[in-house]
Amino acid sequence: MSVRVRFPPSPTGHLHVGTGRTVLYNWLFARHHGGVMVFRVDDTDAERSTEEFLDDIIEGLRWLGLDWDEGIVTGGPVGEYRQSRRLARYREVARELVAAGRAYYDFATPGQLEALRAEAAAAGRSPVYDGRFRLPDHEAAARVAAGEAAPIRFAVPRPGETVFTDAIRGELRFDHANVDDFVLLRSDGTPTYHLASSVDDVDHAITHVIRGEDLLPSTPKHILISRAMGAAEAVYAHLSLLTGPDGAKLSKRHGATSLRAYRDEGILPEAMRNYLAILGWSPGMDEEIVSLETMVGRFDLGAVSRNPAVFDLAKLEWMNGVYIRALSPDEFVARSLPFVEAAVGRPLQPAEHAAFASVAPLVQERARRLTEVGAQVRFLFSEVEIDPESWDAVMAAPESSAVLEASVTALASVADWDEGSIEAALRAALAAGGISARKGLQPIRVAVTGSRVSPPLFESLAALGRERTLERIRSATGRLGAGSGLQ
RNA sequence: GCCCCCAUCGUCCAGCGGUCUAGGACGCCGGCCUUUCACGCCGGUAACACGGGUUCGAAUCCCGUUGGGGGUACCA
Repeated sequence: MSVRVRFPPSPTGHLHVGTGRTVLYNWLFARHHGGVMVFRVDDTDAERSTEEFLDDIIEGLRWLGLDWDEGIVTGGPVGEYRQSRRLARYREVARELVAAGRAYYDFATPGQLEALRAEAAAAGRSPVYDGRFRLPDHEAAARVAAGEAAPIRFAVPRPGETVFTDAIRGELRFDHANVDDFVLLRSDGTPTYHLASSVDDVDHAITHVIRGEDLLPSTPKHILISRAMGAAEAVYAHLSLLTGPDGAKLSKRHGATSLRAYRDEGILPEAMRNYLAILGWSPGMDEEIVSLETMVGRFDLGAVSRNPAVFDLAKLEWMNGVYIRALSPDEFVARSLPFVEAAVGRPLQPAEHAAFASVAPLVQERARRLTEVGAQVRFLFSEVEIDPESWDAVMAAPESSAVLEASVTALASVADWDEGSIEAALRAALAAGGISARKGLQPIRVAVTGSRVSPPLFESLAALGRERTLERIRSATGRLGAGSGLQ
């Protein structure tokens, strides 16, 4: 039987990086085995589910370069892949289970259940509802017939236990003494997550359920439902959770958690994908920069780590830098342009585009995020904004003033305004003044780019143009001469 | 409280009874390169949580302790 996996997000928020990793693993598993990936939506929570979030999730998947074979947008044999449109089917299954004696209408009151939990807690036992208030079938049927609303609960066999082999963790066993008669269908007729999810997995003939470890304790319930439906149960694989530096489940308080945020902050999708793949799975080689093809070829659930993994931003950024440098010059320009325009605050003119392209390779070499590109080349397209710290650190040197004046003279007489000529002129001027390039070029850099950190100077001046270069140096000289430093 | 999962450098991963004086990557530290910052290159720092077993032999197997995490709803 061919492999069928699923990705069932709940559209109640932006696509989370942890969820992104889970889809990735499902996708890699499916592709590795030539299987099918099903994309369904768990939107039974009508209160919190929105179309906007669904769109964000779809966009996120596409951004990561992950596709699917059946489901949302794509369609498929099931017809409907949104749980909110399959309500009738869940009710049908719940009723069938009642008819088969595997589930029952429960008339226990909230107060009774509450008391039960309190009692169990006090006695140090598991706070599980064991169905002790279950009514004889004919009595329950009579009350339902009379129009009384009641939830349908699964009748967990007791004593008993559910044993299964997790593809990542090995054999796991759960004593039913710790599994309660959970609700399948609420008294208002809506299905719980356990019911809807399990029915979908059965109806979609899912063979492998690869999901987060947070669902591990619910697995016995899902297996119980599948078996009661007479279906061959899927293989379960529980991925450890992604955590923040403090070891707790990754959440907003650790910083950005949505994939969208990383995209907006200049992370390349291929870098994110690679990082996520390596975070908790080892392709079994020293090299960690791995192509998608290699990942698909080597992916194996048995090689997935059981340990929780700390989401390490520093490593992601390093990897992003590696991917940025691997881009062709043209690609780099195309992909960083939006970030440059965002930094400049307007679209670039055709002529400016050329200027950017000329310095782009220099920036590509040193950027770890696309957002840095904008900051680095902004001086070419906007008025200089002198960074106070840079100014104070560099302009305080006694030779600054002389260097600036000499450079104006030297640059003014450069015949051809190109990198080579500019470098020759500037070096000659500095040599005449007995000043090293190391010290002498800094004042010029600050005057022209506004910061002591910038792309290589000569190329930058060439791209800026003679007029603006001289203008900026003169302006800095004036400011220095006024003795007041920065305003 | 109860149930479950996990436990190798700061972080991620390798190790699946002997070849481990424990390997790789990120980070960090130092050096080289150098017009700044980066990149690149070279070198260094740093771990088998603890206690019992099993075994000729344990990072590797078992048990316990401790620690961390997750789950405990008519949420998903």
